[in-house]
Amino acid sequence: MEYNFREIEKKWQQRWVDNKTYKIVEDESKKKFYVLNMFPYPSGAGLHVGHPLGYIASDIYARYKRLQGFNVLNPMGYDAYGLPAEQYAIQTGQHPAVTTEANINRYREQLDKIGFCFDWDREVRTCEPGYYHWTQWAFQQMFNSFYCNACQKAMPISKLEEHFAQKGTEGLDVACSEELKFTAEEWNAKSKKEQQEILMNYRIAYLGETMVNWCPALGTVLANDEVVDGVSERGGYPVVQKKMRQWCLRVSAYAQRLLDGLENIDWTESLKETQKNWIGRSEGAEIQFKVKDSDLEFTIFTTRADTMFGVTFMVLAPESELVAQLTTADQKEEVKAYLDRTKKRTERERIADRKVTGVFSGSYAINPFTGEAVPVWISDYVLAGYGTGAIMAVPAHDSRDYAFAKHFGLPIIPLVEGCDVSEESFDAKEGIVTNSPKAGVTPYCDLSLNGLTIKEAIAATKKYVKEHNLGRVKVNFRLRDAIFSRQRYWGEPFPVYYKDGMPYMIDSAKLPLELPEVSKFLPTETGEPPLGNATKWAWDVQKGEVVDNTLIDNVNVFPLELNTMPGFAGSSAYYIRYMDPHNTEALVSEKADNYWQNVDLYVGGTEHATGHLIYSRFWNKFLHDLGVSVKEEPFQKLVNQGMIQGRSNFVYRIKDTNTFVSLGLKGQYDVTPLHVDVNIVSNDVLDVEAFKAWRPEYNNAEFILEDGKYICGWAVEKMSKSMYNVVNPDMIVERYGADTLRMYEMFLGPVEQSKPWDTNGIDGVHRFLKKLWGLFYDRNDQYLPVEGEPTKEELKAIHKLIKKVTGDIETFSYNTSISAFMICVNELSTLKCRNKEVLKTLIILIAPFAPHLAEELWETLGNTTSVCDAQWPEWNEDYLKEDTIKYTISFNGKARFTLDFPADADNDTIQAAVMSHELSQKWVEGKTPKKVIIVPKKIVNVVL
RNA sequence: GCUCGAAUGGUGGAAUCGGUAGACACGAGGGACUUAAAAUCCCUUGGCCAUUGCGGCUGUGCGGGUUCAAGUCCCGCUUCGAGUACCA
Repeated sequence: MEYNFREIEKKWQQRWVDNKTYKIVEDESKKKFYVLNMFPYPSGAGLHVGHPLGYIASDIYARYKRLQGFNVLNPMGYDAYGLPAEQYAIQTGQHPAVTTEANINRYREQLDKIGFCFDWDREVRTCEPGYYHWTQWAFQQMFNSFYCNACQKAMPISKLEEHFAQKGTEGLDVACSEELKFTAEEWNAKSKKEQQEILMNYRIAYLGETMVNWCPALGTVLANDEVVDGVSERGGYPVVQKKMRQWCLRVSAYAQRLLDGLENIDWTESLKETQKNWIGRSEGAEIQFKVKDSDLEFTIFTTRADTMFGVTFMVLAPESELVAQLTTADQKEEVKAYLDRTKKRTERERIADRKVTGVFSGSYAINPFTGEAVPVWISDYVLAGYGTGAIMAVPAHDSRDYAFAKHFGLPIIPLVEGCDVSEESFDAKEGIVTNSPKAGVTPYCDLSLNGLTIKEAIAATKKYVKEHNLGRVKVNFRLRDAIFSRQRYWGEPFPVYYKDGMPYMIDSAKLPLELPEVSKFLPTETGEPPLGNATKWAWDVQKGEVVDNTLIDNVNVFPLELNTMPGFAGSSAYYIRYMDPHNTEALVSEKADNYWQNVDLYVGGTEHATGHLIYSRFWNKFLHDLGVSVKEEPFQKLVNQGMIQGRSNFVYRIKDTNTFVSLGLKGQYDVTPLHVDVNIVSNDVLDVEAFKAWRPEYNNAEFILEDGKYICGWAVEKMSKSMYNVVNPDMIVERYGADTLRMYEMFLGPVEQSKPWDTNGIDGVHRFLKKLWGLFYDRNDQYLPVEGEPTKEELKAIHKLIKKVTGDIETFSYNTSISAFMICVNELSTLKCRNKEVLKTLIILIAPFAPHLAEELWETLGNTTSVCDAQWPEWNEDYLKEDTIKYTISFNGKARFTLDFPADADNDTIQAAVMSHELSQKWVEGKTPKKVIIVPKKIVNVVL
């Protein structure tokens, strides 16, 4: 009987559905294991061969854990909201829900063919009301919370109101947009609306007037991680800075915890590093500078407090509020002109031409350490959003200040012994400080830093600043609050209505607030977001339901929010929802959350390092503070699967002809390389007939062959339609079967590594599965396995495999595991192994990799239950013991020959045997060995 | 610019603690079976020299070093990839 993979795979996929083999329920008697893939956005193009890579890797792990007796949760769902469906809707009028549904069905069909052990009863879709109910709910919880810095935890906003009513802002240590100061009396005297406005300054989900990344082409704002090189990540349209009132999440409040949490999770160092950089903690000092001839003073942030004596000017960000205050009448015109110019420049232009620009404000600031007055400049190299939007410039030790000083002819004072600042600044934080005034020389300051290392000087200066009340020690983070509004249709609506210009949450019992129908998906004529087109989009507070806009009276019926939530809203807590996906009372029941805890193994691409993986960690920490999630970190171990790149093939057309020349001969002609569909090329050999049929213009093409073949050139490029290098998993499944696809994708190399897709080696894997089949059926359809005692060799072969595969799966070294399978099957086949026990073990071992084939053969062995419910075998070291061990004998480190010794031979015996061996004489040549090193079971090295 | 990672045959990739490279697979070459093809099986396959023998030399991006022993550790480069980018 042939290995008929088509029939076998169809049969078992159906059985798994019929028997609900992969349905998982909480079971307190079993240990849990939670495996998760980053859920896909169902795009119109369907899955290509790169998508399943991570799914296969995690599927193998999930199946393996199940065989080890764990209760394994391995769910799948769809990140269904997103821009492409909306843009498609704008172009075609097709409702995004319709296209999304169609795409999901296509994905599902493709996924089902690969034989995953997903529990589809737990599927989630972010665009379904039953799901986004809890996205909206979480948002409301954030709105009703503030972040207490002192206790490092989110707290109900009512606590803050109590505090204000009793003590005002006194003794307050909370996260906020802006430091406010007021007394209890002042608070209590404020109107409800004024109080609400103040509370907005503290809420974790807040409406803020902030500079946002506005993308005019997309008509929406974007989060920092959605902007790459000054253009939108999707579409590549220019992005400009604009001040807008938007919903924001106070992610920055969690910066320290997001950083600390990295210590306790099992992620790769590089990913942790990326997150650390993104969070960007920097310790420094805030120092106050007085303005000369004025009562004004302002604060700067610096990490180099030691360079106070090298300050030669100050710089303000153009957007800083200080600009207006510090600009003198004389300079007004010039400053205004400068501001106008900078405003017009997009982010991209600022990055592209990094010209030094700036303007003098007219004011001078007093250095609190020296009493010296230094000019205050305005320049766009200082960012308004970081620190205080103002800096002290030390051109000798900061390259940006240096460039500015050189350009405008400002003085440069070096402060490090022996540094040369004639050509460039000395930015390194190493060396000995010099040039600071001797103690007591200036009337302002008795601090001398000379002779200290920079590190010591920083510490000394900070201490001095604190003691003399010149400022304070401060930690700044680069991590910004997340902008949470999008001017789009296809996203979660905010459960928010507006009364008197202030936002209010709709009653949480009335959630979900469903996305309304609209006549068109574009912004309205007045520039409102697409939801502005909805005619039934008002909230009746009395009835607690959505009503017609015409009923808005601002007494009982109010307008609803027109923005929707961004893509990361729905993907931030989906892993929790899988634990209890049908719960209508809560995001997750306490029972389910306690059982599943958090994700033990998360598999997905690195592209989410600074987006999803930050947001969901933040979101989970917030839910943890609420008591909803027992674990603070959502993803215990994370594995990044590499990207599968495309491998394009080329044919070479001789110029102005319809003749194509093979790769090796193309040097003799003047040729144009053309992409050719990789699906009509095999091992770089072109299927000439298929090529002729591919395009009408090639019908009568002619070929110059080498050795009777047309060899194509190749290159690694992105997998895309235009390069004809997209390989679709369905085609591979059709041709070789799902088990071959699964094993081949793993055999390609380490899971974490990016690599081009290349079908060249797939035959080898397919051949292996056929050989495995051959252990059960010979060519005459004779069934081979028989009962009996396994031989010593058989036991050794199989136990070697158990040990290797068990170790490899734990470390995701699937490629070497598969090699081990190939070796083992070859050994068993050479041994003519027919022993049922041995073959049974082999089938269990291969089950995670090739589940269909394993089930089929498992059944032939007389089993009536699924191989999924078998038990993973353990190896016995006794079977692996060797009687004799081969030692490599070296002289002065050069391997010369090998000798066999009994496994229990001691070092003295070995040494004596080596020294007296006739082959040794040639290398010893009468010398006395200085030393003999014996590495157990491996090497004897004689040092002469 | 900064941070992190990588570099091994014609190709994808092995090599756990430093232990004497190239597992496994593809491709290529040769052979068996076959009228023939497909399928299957066997042999060879890093380079150079010798192949009338045993074998010898060399070899993990480059240059140094540590060690009895280095693909692996240390120092200095080169190239490629990823992240980030005026973060004071």
